[in-house]
Parts: sequence; C-alpha cells; structure tokens
Amino acid sequence: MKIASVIVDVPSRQTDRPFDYMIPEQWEDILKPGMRVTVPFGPRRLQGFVVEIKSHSEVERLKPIEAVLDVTPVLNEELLELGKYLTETTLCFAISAYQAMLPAAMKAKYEKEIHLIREEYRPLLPEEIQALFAGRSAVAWKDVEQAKLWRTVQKAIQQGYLEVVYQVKEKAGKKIIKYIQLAMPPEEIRQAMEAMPARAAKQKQVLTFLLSKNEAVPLQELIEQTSASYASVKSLVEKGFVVEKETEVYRDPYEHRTFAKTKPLPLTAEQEKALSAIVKRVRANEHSVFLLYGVTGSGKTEVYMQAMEEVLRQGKEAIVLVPEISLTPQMVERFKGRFGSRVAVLHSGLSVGEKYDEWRKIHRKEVQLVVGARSAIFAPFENLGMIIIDEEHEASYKQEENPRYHARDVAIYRARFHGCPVVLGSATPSLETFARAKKGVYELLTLPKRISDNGMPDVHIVDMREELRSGNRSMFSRMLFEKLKERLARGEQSVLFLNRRGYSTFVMCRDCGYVIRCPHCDISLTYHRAGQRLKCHYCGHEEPTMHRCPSCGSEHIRFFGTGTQKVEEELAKLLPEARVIRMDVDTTSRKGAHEQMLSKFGEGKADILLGTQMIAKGLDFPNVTLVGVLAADTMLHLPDFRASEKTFQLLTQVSGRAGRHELPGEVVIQSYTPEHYSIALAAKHDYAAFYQREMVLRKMYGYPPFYYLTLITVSHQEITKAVAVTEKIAAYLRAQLSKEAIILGPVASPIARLHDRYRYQCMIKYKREANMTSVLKTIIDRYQHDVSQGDLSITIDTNPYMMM
DNA sequence: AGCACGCCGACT
DNA sequence: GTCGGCGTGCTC
Repeated sequence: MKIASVIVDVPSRQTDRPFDYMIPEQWEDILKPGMRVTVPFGPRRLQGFVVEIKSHSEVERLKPIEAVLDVTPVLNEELLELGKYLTETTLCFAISAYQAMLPAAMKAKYEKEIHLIREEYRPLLPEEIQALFAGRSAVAWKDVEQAKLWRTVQKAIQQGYLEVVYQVKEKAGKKIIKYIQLAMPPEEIRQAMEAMPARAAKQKQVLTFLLSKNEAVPLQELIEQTSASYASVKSLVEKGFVVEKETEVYRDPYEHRTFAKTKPLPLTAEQEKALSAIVKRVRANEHSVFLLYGVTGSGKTEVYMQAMEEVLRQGKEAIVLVPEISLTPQMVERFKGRFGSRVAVLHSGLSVGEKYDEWRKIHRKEVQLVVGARSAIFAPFENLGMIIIDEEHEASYKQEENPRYHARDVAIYRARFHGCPVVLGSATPSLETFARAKKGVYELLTLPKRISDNGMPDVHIVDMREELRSGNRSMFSRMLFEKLKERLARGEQSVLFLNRRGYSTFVMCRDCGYVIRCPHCDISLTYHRAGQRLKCHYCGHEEPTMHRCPSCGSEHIRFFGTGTQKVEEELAKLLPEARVIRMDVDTTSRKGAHEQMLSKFGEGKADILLGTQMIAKGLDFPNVTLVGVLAADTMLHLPDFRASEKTFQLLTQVSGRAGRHELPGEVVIQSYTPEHYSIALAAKHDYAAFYQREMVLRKMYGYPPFYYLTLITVSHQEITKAVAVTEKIAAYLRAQLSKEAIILGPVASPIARLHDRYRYQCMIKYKREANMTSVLKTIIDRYQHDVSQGDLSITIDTNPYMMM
C-alpha cells in the first residue's frame, strides 16, 4: 500500500508537519508529490499538499485520502524544495509557503453544513428546526448560528437525525462559455428553414448566421450579432438543429487591447556590452547575478528584451519582475508589443480569476515569459533561462506578511537551481546590491548615459525656509510656480509629486495643542476633504470632522501639513486654467482607474499630473518637461535606517520622469533641509558619492550591508504583557547568541499601538550566528501557547524593510 | 485553526 | 442534578 505525506491547510505550529494518509487504489499511480488533495483531519475535511509518496508510515491507523484535486502537480519538485527553503529562512509554516506560490484562487474555501440524514426524520425534528429546513435538506452552519439554534441542532445531531458535513470548495472556478454549433449538415438545415413558419424569423436568422460562419460560435456573440434572445436559441436546441457545447476559456485582462508590434532597437555600445555578457551566461547555462546599473532613461528595458529573445531562441523561459506592474501599464505594453501572446502578465490589479488563468497558461506551458509583480517569482516554469528584477531597489519586492520573503533571494535560489543568470536592474541600486557588485559577488554592468543625448535634467533645489522668511507661505515656491506657469503657456506638461495623500496630515487644537488621534492606533488622523472625514491611514478608522476640540472645547481647530487633496485645491485657485489629474490611493481604487488616468495624461488631456509614490516609477511621457517635488524631506525623518536611501532613490526616480525625449527637462525640489546629502546628491545625479557617504554611516551604526538584521515585534492588548514578553525574548537572545551579536530593545515600536494592540520590538544585528534559526524557532515554540490562545502575537522578520 | 473533551460554577 | 462556561490537547 502506498502512503502520502500531506501538509494540511492549518497554519499553526502544531500542525506544521506532514500527516500520513493511505492512498486508495484508484489513485495509486496517479497521485504525485505537489498535488492538492482533500483529507479528513479530525472531524473536518481540509485541503492539503502531497509532499511525499512513500510505502511505510510510523502511524498505525491511517485514514484514506478523500479526493485528488489536480490532474498534474501544481508544485513541481523544485517549488516543493523552494517551499522548504522559505520555511527555513523566513520561519513561516510550510502551508503558508506553498500557498504563497500559487494563485489565491487555488486556496480552498471551507463551508460547514448541517444535513438531514433521512427524509423520514424530518417530522421528528423540533419545530424551529423544521422551519429552518423548510424545503431543503441541507443548511449552512452560518444560518444555524444566525437563527441561534446551535443547541437544538447539536441535540438533533446526537439523536442521529442530522449530521455535520464539511465542504471543501475551490475559490474560483474555470470560466466556461457556451458555444453554439449546427447539429446537421447545411443542406438539411436549409430545407428545415423553408419548412419553418414565418413567425420564427429570429430562429431563421440565427440559423442563417450559423450557416454563414460554418463553425461553432460563442453564444454571446451569436446573440449580439443576430439580436436574437437566448429563448430562440434554446428552442433550436430543443428541435435538434443546433447543439450547445461548453468550452473552458481564459479570462483575458487585455482582451480589448491591441499592442503595436515592436522590433528590437539598435543598441548603444554599452547596451551591447551588457547584453552580450548576459547572453553568454544564458547560452552556457551558467548561474550568475548581474547588476545592470543604468541611469534613468539609459535603455535597461531594451537590454532585458533582447536578452529575453535569446532565452526564447534557446527554448527556455524567463521571468521579469517589475514593481507592482498594474502601476505601469506602459511596461505591459512594451512587453506585450514585443512578445505578444508568449507573455503572461501577473499583477495585483487582476481579479482572482484572471490571475488564476494567467497562472494556468504558465503551468500548461502555453507561454514562455512572465511579467509580473513580486509573487510572479514563483511562476511554475521548469526550464528557466533568466530572471530579471527591474528596479531592484524597490521595497515592494519584500513581502510584508508571511512568508516574509524577498523576491531577490527567491530569484537567486531559483536561478541557482536552473543554472541561469539573474539580472538586477536599477538606476539607484540598493546599498546591499551595489556593495556585492563592488566586492565581485555580483557582476557589474553599467549604462552611464541616457539614450537621448540631452543628458540628465537640470535640478533646482529650493530652500523652503527661505521662502517662508521672504513671506511666501504657500506650498509652491516662487520658482516652482513660475515654471509651472511657463509650461502651461508653452503647452507642455508637468508632474507634481507629493508623498502624502489626503488633505492635511494632522489636526490640532490651537488653544490647547491637542492632536486628534486614532482611538485604536498611536497615530494622528488625516483630514480628507471629500466627505469631511478624519481617517486613520493604518487601520482604516474613520470619523466625522470635529469643529470643537474634544479636550478643551475650543473652536480653534487647525489643519496642519499638506496632502494631495489640498494641493489640488490650491492649484485650482492659483492656476484655474490648468487641467489637473490627481492620482493617489483615494482616486485610483476603482479597477482600471489608474490606467485611464495615465492614458488621459498621455493623450495630453491634462496639464499637470499630481500624485503620490505611484507616479514615481516607470512613467514615460515625452511632453513632460517639468517635475516638481513639493516636500522632499517627508520621508527623511521616518524611523528607518533606509530613510536617506529611500529619499535619494525617490528623488532620482522622480527626476528621471522629466525630459526623457527631445524636450529638455527641469526638476524643482522643495525642501526644508536642502543641505541633507541625500537631497543634495540626488540633485547632482551622483549615486557614487551617495553610496560612499551612506556606507560610512551604515558601518558606523551597524546596519546592512555590514550587518544582518532580524526584527522581532511582540503585540498584546495589555502593554505590560507586551513589554514583559519582549524583555524575556531579549534576555534569551543575549544568553544564546554570541558576543558579536547586538541586541537592541525592548523598545516601543515606532507605531506603539495599532488596532488596539500595544507593540514592542527587539532588533538583532549580527554578522555570523550559526544557531540563529534554531534560537528563533525556540522563541516561537516557547510562546506558542500564548499565541495559539489568541491574544499574544510575535512576528519575526529576518530581513526587515518596515521598521514600524 | 477548529473541535471534542473535561472540569467547575450557576441555575431549573 | 444539569446547563454551559472556558482551559487543554489532538488532528495521520
């Protein structure tokens, strides 16, 4: 008898191991590791992943596998191994690792139902239950709870009238559409049509249409083209003239888009050099990590695309990661234009079903290329020839929930397995990556010049303190305002960047200084003009704006700071003739809104694009000649050792939006701390100097790339419990780790309270700790009790990007 | 994570 | 005496 080891869908420490099941005979030859199954687990039924097939088990009484959910494994051997690696490095549960590698649609939904065992028992049931079961023999548990019949139902189960049934359902099914096809030879149809009465005009029309097509036609198209109703088609089916057949189709998110075919562009000498270095590795089947360091506008994408062409020529596959791709429809267009239907696109803007379909195209080997955001790194290719990570420094490659993996690490793991190169591309590489390139761990490829010969844009820094001193209290410096007016007069476009959505950052009483805060988090509320509401950007709490201070009753309430909404309003006052598009989370939440806004701007239907983070990346509009950064220092003072790096990267990226084509570009950066090196050096486009300066600080303060970090965050409703547990953890770490390890804390987390929970943290800085993983595992095990009982939570991030 | 089991206090 | 609260431990 064969036995399957299964990882079940219960994310907890105690169930984080394989459970053995008997394989019923009919599946003995079919079931493979990497397939999903449903198994009985205690009284329930659960989905699980087969991780091993074996012939012997230590466990005596094995239950049989109940259902096999896949025809072919959804996780191949490589991905199963990768799951183990993720479990080890990020300290997550195996089930979480496997689920992260698959589209959400494949995760099971569970429904608990109560079934009437035999129809004869119905009259024997208490009245209220009979009422609940009126006209049906199964009821969802939810309804039982809602009707508060928990007790009586329980009793009926004990009496043997009712039973509990656990249903395992797929989240999203395959999309099926109906096709209509003629069921007889054309001559017979023609004859039959003549015999049909005159009032069956629509039916005749349908038949004529089908005769003209001479193939199966989608039902929807048939109805649209003939303006017949489904009723008339149905009656033709009943008469036997036509047949319906159901075919599975892919949802195509780009169905109504056509992509202009593009051809490879001629390369500069530097591009050529970079390309041939990459291509050499592809051909040799050799693993290597390249850093393609190229200034904005230097043509990194063209290098990627030509390298991909080589990968295809070798009969291999490639993955291209881009930061949150839905944000850059231009990028999709470029890849679709060059590679057409050989590309699948995976990003967060797609529906669950659409992502599932794109995934299946990869699984069935119908595409060879994937362009996608972070999770696309798990694309189930079996013959990878290259992995590209564009904008390598982007923080969105780090997943901020379990498994807390970094796509770059996964990419290198997979590329090693496949013996293929990884290409990390950036104009502002992360310090970790650049340091490795300098040490020779990665191969450095450089594109120092822009393709268009007009060089980097001129960057002006405006000291906003000066502006204030000379009496300008508006959010626009005189220089920025003048330049905006100029562009408007010349019919050129501008991009304005502000790191903050909403209207004002915080609301304060001018009499007593009281700042209105979120009742659930240790954070001040942001005023949103639309709907006059105060919102918490962390937990989503909302409340109406108050006109009286809740502390002292004063009516002198003032809104401080500036958000995108306020800028929009100010622009309308100062430049009423300017057409402004505002892009932030609040205006782009609707599906497709993002793309619509960008194409509107691209078509020149607006003069100014005003937005947050999301407009900093990858946009490329030839008519944009001015970029304004309204407040360059907003990020600089966050409690994050990467604050300077992020500021430098952002300013460089944003500046890169200007003057990418024939028209020369200009950038105005407004700042209250213009002397800060990350601002001054970004203005000079001097990455090398920034790198040196920042590395000195990182070394001095013991941060990456000189030290590894691990962040442990403990949260609990009671502050004393949170502190006590964090203290114990810190003490344990100090006892277990070597003298070289630096353990900081416990300290209150930068957001000391979130969702009504107090948060304390402990940071470990270390270079080499052989038993790090086992020490961390011990900590998790030690508090497993308190965690499983609900109120305590401990998160361990072995490579933190968010310090909050 | 659920769910059963089992042990104690507050009621018909 | 039973109902129903929650702590404990198990799930192949």
